[in-house]
Amino acid sequence: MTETRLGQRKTKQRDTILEVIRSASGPLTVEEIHQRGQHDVPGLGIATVYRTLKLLQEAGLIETVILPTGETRYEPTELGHHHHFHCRTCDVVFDLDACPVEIPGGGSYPGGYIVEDHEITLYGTCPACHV
Amino acid sequence: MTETRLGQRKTKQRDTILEVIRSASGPLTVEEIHQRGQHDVPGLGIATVYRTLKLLQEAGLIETVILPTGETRYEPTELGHHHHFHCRTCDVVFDLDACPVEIPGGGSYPGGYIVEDHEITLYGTCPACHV
DNA sequence: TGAAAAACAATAACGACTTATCATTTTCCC
DNA sequence: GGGAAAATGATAAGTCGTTATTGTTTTTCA
Repeated sequence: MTETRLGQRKTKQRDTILEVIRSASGPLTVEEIHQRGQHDVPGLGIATVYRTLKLLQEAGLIETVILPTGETRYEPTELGHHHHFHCRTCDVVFDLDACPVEIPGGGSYPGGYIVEDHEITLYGTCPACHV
Repeated sequence: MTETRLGQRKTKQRDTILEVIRSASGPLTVEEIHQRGQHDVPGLGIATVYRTLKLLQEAGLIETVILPTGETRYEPTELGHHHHFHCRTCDVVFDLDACPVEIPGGGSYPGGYIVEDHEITLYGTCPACHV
């Protein structure tokens, strides 16, 4: 269990925000984090969410994901290489484990492009949204 | 050749902006479009660029791409299914033809996700940047 | 427990990007 | 070619996500 002490003091707000992000099934928006955090910390302020996200990023515990829609979301760094599935029906974003890409890291691509990394978002319907 | 008449009148600015986007080797930022357009139309205003981008989108001639960096870029709709390569050295974004994804459209994914579409960005070094 | 410092909530301010305004220029159709 | 309407360029204003400010509350440690 990683030490949650980010600044000098341990607070319910910070513990809660990190836990919200870690227990999610996909990357969350600031708004989602704010709302879910309020279950544990009623009155949680939006500024605290932003402050804590910044601290968590500086501590290397979370990272930013920007989806092709332009939405900024946050996810735990502890997840390894993975991609995202965006359900067009419910708009929820899920983590996926399997990687559908054929190119290995370090591979090269027609035209002479040397590929070091890749980022993928899949779109469609999630299990809960199709009958 | 598609009719460039977007509003009621044909102008050098609009022709130029569309041509800049069509002749690019990858999606361009507003700034890039503005700068390249000024080769043909000195004094081209940034407001005109934004106005024209909106018209071109409404006309279905171009579309917006938001990269994982959060950068908004524009590319011609006439390009079919393709992906992007972002060179980490020169920061230029290129179109790629080959699609490295194994999942066919309409395929399904472990966990019950029905995949309709996907978006990919590759990162690495472009031909011009490696020795 | 009590005091100093850190963190908080509320909200004003900021910054980057985009859109609106308006006087001037350009297009286009008679 | 000339005039009405559209488009332009300059820039002010608006938007929206994020950060800074400030007075209050909470944490921590003697």
